[in-house]
Amino acid sequence: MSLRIALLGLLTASGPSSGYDLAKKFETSVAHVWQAGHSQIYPELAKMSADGLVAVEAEGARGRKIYRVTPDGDAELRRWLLAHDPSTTVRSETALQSFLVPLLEPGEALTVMRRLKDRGEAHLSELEALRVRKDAVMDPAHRWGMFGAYALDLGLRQARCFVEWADDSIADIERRAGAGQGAPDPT
Amino acid sequence: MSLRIALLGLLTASGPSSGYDLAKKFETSVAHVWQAGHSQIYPELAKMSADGLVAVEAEGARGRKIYRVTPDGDAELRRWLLAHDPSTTVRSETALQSFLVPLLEPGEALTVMRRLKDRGEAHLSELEALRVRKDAVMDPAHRWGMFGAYALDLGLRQARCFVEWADDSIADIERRAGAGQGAPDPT
DNA sequence: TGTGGCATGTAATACGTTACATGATTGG
DNA sequence: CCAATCATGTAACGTATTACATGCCACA
Repeated sequence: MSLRIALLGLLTASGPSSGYDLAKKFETSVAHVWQAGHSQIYPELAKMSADGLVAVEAEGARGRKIYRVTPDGDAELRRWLLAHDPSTTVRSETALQSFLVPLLEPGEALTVMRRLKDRGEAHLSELEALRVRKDAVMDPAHRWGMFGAYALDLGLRQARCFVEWADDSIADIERRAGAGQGAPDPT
Repeated sequence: MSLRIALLGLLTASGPSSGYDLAKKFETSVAHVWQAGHSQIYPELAKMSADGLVAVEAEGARGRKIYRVTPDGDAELRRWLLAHDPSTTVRSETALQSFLVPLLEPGEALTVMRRLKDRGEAHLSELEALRVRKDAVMDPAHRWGMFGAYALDLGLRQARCFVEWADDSIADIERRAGAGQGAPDPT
């Protein structure tokens, strides 16, 4: 379901596009929110076309098909945004590692936590680069100037907050390890 | 893969348990990090047993099977924690809604954002309740006293940060809507 | 003319969700 | 003895990942 919605959203914001274009936009804009590769996108567009949510507007060179959103598609998108209660299921390998890290010895735990912090910092830089690019490209005259902007802001805040957490956790593990070595269990 | 790891982690921390026990623990402890129902857990335990990562220690009343982690399982868990670079794929309906929300009229956008904020606050309360319960139960004498604690801390921070973001975004949408009405497009 | 990037798709496999199905045991 | 909950599983379906496969077109 959500893949459809993401595609309808991109098509609405960018105007008529081919599957290839949409796959690109997935990589460069929605990626921090939802992921999908071309092998998922092409069949989904075909199904959406069968369901009347999108339509082939034109067929360009090398079999390129240009899709546009139909009124039904627009209604579906709005309905989902307004009425669908987003599922709360989370599945994050990063969070799972952080969950399990106390099973390791302090030294090993530090290795893992530092790697998590590095990944977090890398992720933060990516989002910051994205923001800069977006600021440069963003057209306030365009009807959907804020498209993706709130989500990007959320991503940036969470990424900063992740790095802070990693720092504090590393400090905590170091403190406990030090206490454990210096004075054995001062309970 | 990650499901195996989560199961190995829970088995390590809680000692020998049945599939049923593990399913419960999934709900009450790992849930904010990884989700799985019993229909996924039972077959996975069977496969893990075939692969030698866990072993049936005893068979109790009503066909209850008690699994424990084997040395191979322990090695697998450690290897994953130390060497596996966590995948960065995200798939969050909440974030997708926040991404697409600028496609709506300001009024509709506010409805959606306020719902997102409500969900965020609810999630925050759940995690806070979990922390209280955990603080009450946590046994510092136990070998893995911090099991799950770093992840919970991360969850709490991100949840707070989410609510802040929702507040700021709501304010931003209100501001833009007000500006749009009061003085039509002051560019 | 051939290499690289554009552009589209399918197939096999893995992972997840929902629904179905069954039987044992405990407590009222 | 009946209901609730313990406890285990399977089947059908939907979604996601990886790999395979093909052809067009521009440019060197």
